[in-house]
Amino acid sequence: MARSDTTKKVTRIQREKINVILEAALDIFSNHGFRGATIDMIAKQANLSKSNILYYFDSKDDIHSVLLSKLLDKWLEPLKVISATGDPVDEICSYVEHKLDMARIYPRESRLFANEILQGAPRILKVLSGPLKELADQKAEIINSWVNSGKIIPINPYHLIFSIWATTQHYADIDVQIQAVMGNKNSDAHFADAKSYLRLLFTRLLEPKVV
Amino acid sequence: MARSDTTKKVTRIQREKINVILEAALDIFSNHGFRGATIDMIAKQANLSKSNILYYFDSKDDIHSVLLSKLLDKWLEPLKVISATGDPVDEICSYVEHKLDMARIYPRESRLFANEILQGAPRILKVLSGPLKELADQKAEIINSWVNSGKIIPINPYHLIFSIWATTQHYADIDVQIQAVMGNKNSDAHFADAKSYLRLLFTRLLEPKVV
DNA sequence: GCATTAGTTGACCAAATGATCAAATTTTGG
DNA sequence: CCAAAATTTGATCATTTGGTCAACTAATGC
Repeated sequence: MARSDTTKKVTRIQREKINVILEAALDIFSNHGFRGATIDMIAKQANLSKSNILYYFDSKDDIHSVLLSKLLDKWLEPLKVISATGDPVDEICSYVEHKLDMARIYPRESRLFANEILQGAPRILKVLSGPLKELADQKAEIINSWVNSGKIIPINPYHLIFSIWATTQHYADIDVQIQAVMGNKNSDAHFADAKSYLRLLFTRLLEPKVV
Repeated sequence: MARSDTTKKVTRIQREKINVILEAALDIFSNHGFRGATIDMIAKQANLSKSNILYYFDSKDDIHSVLLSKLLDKWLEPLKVISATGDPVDEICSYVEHKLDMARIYPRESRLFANEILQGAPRILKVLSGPLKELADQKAEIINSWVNSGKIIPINPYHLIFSIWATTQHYADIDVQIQAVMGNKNSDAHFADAKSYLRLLFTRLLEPKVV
């Protein structure tokens, strides 16, 4: 970032404008992808001049990087919450619910993430194979311990995690597809339906006994 | 398309070059998205000059459109196969398997589709809300009839279809993420694991009795 | 109130990119 | 073999776009 990168103090205007720019950029990047977005589009969305944008950020890449790094923390958080001491099915289901909520509340972040992944994750590969992998490994171990104690059926924990990511992100990423196929029912209703569907899906998958 | 659009006969060279171009374009578009792809990149991949590409196609848009329309037929096909007369769980599971195979065999097409959907499906919205919706409605009716006759548990058929799309496409779209988290196990092995995991997932979901 | 710092802007630049075109070359059919 | 048709290409163009810069304005702190 151009301003506020070192130890210099951040003014009120800097704080405000940077937020406005990031907000606008999130709109644009999430809807058009990195290459499809232009600084002019972001400027228009933010009601600022292009030059002004480039006063606060060094480059288009810079804006995108800041958005991604802010996103990653938020994105990894729900997985962290899974605890070995809780009831397995409850833990998984509340993770699913948490993830689905994020898709509903943060669709732009979700699409930003999906776009990045689709392009081969050039900018966040390190995080994926570093912190995310560690976290996934750690949670996989917990899931395995549940399997071993017979609390849930035998299952590949990584594929379980993948299927949770896939199903929950789906609702944010491809809203168009859902609207096209299911009609223009209000979006919240879709999410409510999705929530109960997914709870059923993962409960029936995991429960050792009939549900 | 520039050539071969009306009733004029298609020469051997046209047939060959058009194929070469489409093949190269699929590589480029699927990896970079529409905006991220350039005609020069396609030309280089195809070992042709940019001008030559534009001799066979009117524009970059033109190439993309042709790819998308070729893709859509292929993409809708597996869903068509679901038959009301078969065993419900078998029918669904073989649909899942078919879809997963497509993600494995046609990852480029899969990413092309995902990219288009992520951008809001500007070029294929008509197909989504037309033929795809009709097909989905038709299959939803079959699933509902299975529910009503007690052959599978009560379930929202659209969400079932979505979760199949989501889980199977996942493996093609975000190969990077999977490689990052699961390590560099050979890709076919991942797909084999995925296949048995998904069969378990949807069997346990649907079966009225314990599995 | 005034000097210094921060913020804003429009003009401008260079590179990338989609597309055109006329000239040159190759292929085809008789 | 040759004329017509098809193909190929390099030069060129207009537009878009990321980014710079110097001039100008507004805010801040003493």
